[in-house]
Amino acid sequence: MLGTLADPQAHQRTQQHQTVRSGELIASRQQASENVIVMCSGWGFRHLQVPDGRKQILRFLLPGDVVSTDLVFEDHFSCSVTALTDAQLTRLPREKIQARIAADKSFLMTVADICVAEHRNSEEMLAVLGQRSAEQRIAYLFLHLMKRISAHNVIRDQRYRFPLRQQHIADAVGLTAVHVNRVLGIFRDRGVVELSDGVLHVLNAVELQRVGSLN
Amino acid sequence: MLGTLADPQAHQRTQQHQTVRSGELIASRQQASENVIVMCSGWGFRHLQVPDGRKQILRFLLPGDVVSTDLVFEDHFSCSVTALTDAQLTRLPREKIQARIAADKSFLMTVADICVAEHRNSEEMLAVLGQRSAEQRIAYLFLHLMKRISAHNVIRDQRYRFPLRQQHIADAVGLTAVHVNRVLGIFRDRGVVELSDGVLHVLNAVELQRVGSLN
DNA sequence: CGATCGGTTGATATGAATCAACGTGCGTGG
DNA sequence: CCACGCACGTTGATTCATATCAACCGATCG
Repeated sequence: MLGTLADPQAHQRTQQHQTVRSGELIASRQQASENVIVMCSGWGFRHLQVPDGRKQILRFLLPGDVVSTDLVFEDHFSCSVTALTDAQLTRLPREKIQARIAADKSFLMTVADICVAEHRNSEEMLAVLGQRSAEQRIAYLFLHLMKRISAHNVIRDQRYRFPLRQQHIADAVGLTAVHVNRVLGIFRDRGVVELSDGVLHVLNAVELQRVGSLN
Repeated sequence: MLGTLADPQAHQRTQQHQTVRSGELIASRQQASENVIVMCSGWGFRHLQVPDGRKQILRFLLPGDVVSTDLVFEDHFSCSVTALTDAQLTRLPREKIQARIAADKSFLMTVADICVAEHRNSEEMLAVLGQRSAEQRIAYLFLHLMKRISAHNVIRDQRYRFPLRQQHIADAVGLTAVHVNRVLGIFRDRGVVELSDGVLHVLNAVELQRVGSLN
């Protein structure tokens, strides 16, 4: 559904591709751009730097995701974006997107749905960061990403491709990497989930849901 | 700028007003509505309930603010809304707003700007909740609201009308009311800000900025 | 082969939560 | 008019969750 923004045929037509390596900065806050960028392959994340060198990861980006939805309406990035794995990007001129929005009401609704969904995700995450414990935060993040991964990939054997390092989890849920490590240890001991080697293996989905769900 | 969504003349034309009392629930999550609601007077807040009875305040609503921007594009509330003070609301049929969006490109941009600004606020708040200490969180909230209040009102003498209870601050920044109380005491002792009687009195704006700013 | 990165573990420190008690002002009902 | 309850703020004592500091390990890579 997110991928609808990108016209797949554009790949062949105009070679608007760009490759970035794992860890590379894709865009930085305040940077201007007249293109909307879409993740073609690989993962990335949006983040905000805070003064003391720490950072908050705002959203992980999966293949098909719009790197910065703000850029549909604004001409500069509101946050920085970094590649989590090696990745490929496509650029779509904002002008063309705006023209299509003006021409096609249903396309406007597609864009609006993406923005609304992202905003809702952010607001749920606010509740998670503001009100929930370390275990609950991490479980929530897992469930959230599992849902998004499942939308693209068939999941076999309760194993999810999951390229995050413990430090990324820490930066996303507002904990230290050391504490994330301990919580992952607890999950492993309790037989809830195991994360290793870039694979998230869900052993007890019910329990994970119980801990991490907001409902 | 936010008020532009509401046509001021609509007040006289059709009596679409509604009055709510302080503490009253304006809307609850999942509730359907074919109207977009705007705060005419008084304050409110959007919030998400979490299972254990706690809640996360997502955004305070000032006069002129759209109660739920989602409702421009969707037909149900994504969060609950409660009146913080006595307040008056106006309802605008979503159909009319959508029609005006379709007809008037600049109006679409106005709506988009509101949504983008709110999303950016949420993302900044994520960084605040994830990465910053109690003092920093509260200072950030004060600065954020001071900016929004200043957009509507002339501020004299560094005093801001500020109808929040300590519990509201706690629910917004993810702390307990007791701890908020202690931090406010520290701010008072240090001569940074004083909050009492519904008035926020800024004694040392520079220091407040230093503590609360994300930059 | 050494250096670096990611993960793991232990000891200790600290910020915020929790529990509890108390004061004060206010509205309401007797 | 008084008495009571209630909401809100305040303060102290204690506990608890998470951070911090530090050391170490194994794998990978140049």
